[in-house]
Amino acid sequence: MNSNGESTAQARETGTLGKLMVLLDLVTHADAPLRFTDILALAGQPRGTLHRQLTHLVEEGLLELDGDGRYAPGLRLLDFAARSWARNEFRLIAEPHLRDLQQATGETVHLGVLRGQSIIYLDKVEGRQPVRMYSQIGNASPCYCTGVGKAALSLLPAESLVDLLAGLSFTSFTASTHISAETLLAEIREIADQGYAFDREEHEAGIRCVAAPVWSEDRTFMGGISITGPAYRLSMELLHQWSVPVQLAAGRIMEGMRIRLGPRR
Amino acid sequence: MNSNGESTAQARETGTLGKLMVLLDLVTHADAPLRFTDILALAGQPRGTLHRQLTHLVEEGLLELDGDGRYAPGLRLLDFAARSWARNEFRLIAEPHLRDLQQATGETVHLGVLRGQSIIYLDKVEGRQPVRMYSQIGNASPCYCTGVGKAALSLLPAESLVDLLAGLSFTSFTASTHISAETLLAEIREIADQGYAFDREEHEAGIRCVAAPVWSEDRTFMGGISITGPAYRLSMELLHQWSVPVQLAAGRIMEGMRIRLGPRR
DNA sequence: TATCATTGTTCCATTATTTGGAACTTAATT
DNA sequence: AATTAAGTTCCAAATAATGGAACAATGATA
Repeated sequence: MNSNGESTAQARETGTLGKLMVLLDLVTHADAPLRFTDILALAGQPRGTLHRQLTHLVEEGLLELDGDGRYAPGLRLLDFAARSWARNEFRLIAEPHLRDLQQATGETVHLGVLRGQSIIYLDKVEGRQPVRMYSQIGNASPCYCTGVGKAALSLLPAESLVDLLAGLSFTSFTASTHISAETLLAEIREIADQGYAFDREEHEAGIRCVAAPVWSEDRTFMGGISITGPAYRLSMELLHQWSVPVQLAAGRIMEGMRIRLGPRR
Repeated sequence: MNSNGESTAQARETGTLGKLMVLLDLVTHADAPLRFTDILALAGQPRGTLHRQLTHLVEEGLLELDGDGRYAPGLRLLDFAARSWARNEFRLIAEPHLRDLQQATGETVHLGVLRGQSIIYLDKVEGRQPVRMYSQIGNASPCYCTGVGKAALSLLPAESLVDLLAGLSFTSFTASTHISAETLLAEIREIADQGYAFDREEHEAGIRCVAAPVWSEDRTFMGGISITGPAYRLSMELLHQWSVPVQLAAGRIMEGMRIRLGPRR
């Protein structure tokens, strides 16, 4: 249902809103538009209830109902997201430094933030080829098998980290994906010590990265930046060398935030 | 508050969800993160009520609350949008044709869809410069002063069109922006006859475009594609010539939809 | 074409959630 | 320290959501 094997859904108790968000998650995570009956089976709710809920979501533009009675994510979500992205302070401050890093290495640079158990990518800077927008931006990826994710986890206080790891369900994307909290925890402690993380083809075979953690002082944003590329071009030795520029860029981003947002944060 | 002078908000009666969406609109349309008291003034609700509503929105990740007590759009919106965009059938089918059109003309090509009184841009294909993602995609623009918007309006049945125009409030972005329903209606009738529309620097001074309408058979998508560029490079004569390739591309997109989605739609 | 099965929609008494005023806590200001 | 403003919690009353069942529309089958 979700290419990442992860869901953003969390059965929180937010009353009416919470129930509706579960539905929205259901439809947006599906691979294709869903029929009423499909959703009925997935949601396990009385028909009348479900029908009214879907109607409300459609009326608000969060879902769309086509001529064949299939529900798809609504375009109003795009408008919300465009605004959310355009004014995100963290991203705005980071952007020039991501570009510099891309220029210096010639490889793709990412910026991601931890939200729940997922990393949400806020920006991506590639080389020449025109970026397919949204290709990566906005995507939620697992935190336990991405460089940015592990870098972000290394920022958590011990207790929160253990709690988060306890709630993870591991999917083995490649042969080197972590599949237990123990080995992951060990690596995260190491990352916390050295200040940078690798992705050794753990999410996608043939793809490696080096990442460094970045955070805002109020801990609203805990994430990382990474340099990503094909394993044949990025030897582990090269990635070790690049751990320096990534960390430097991360430092400059955090300095930028202090200047721009004031010392209070 | 909104750079377009437009709002996507519509005071529908969707109970609890509707009220929460008004709040979400408020925060996402603001130019900067808002404090509790700011929202209190704007929303005009009792403090207790507002507080709980905001808490729910934050718990669901639709809003975020930073260390200074300021509310900003939540990043979960990005995840939703990324999914909404990645699988949008209309966009997927249109994409190769947009590229062709961009190649043929060398100018920027847009795909937009009518939603309420706004055009939501689904895609944008530019020339060499790496696209700043979300730069245009997802943005909601007024329908009455954009090429895509007027092309989309030309698809509406007479009655719906009149209703929609009656509800518009016109903002004079440039000297040539339509500021009355009468002149706009006249032009839209003309557009419906000839099958293509111009934007004669009506939204932004110095920017012109030619657009052609595109729609799905079930009328779920009523929008258009356009070629846009600076007035000094795009003479009205050239735009008249380009009305042919835009219409051809529009035709191919619609043909593609019929093939891909089956004859039933 | 008539019949049956499936899918989707509406209704309304019951149940649960939201509401909003006020009391309360905390932070900022004089 | 006193005062004001900002943010949070509480609970009886008002409102909205629920879910079972009846109803309608669609589509498949004989």
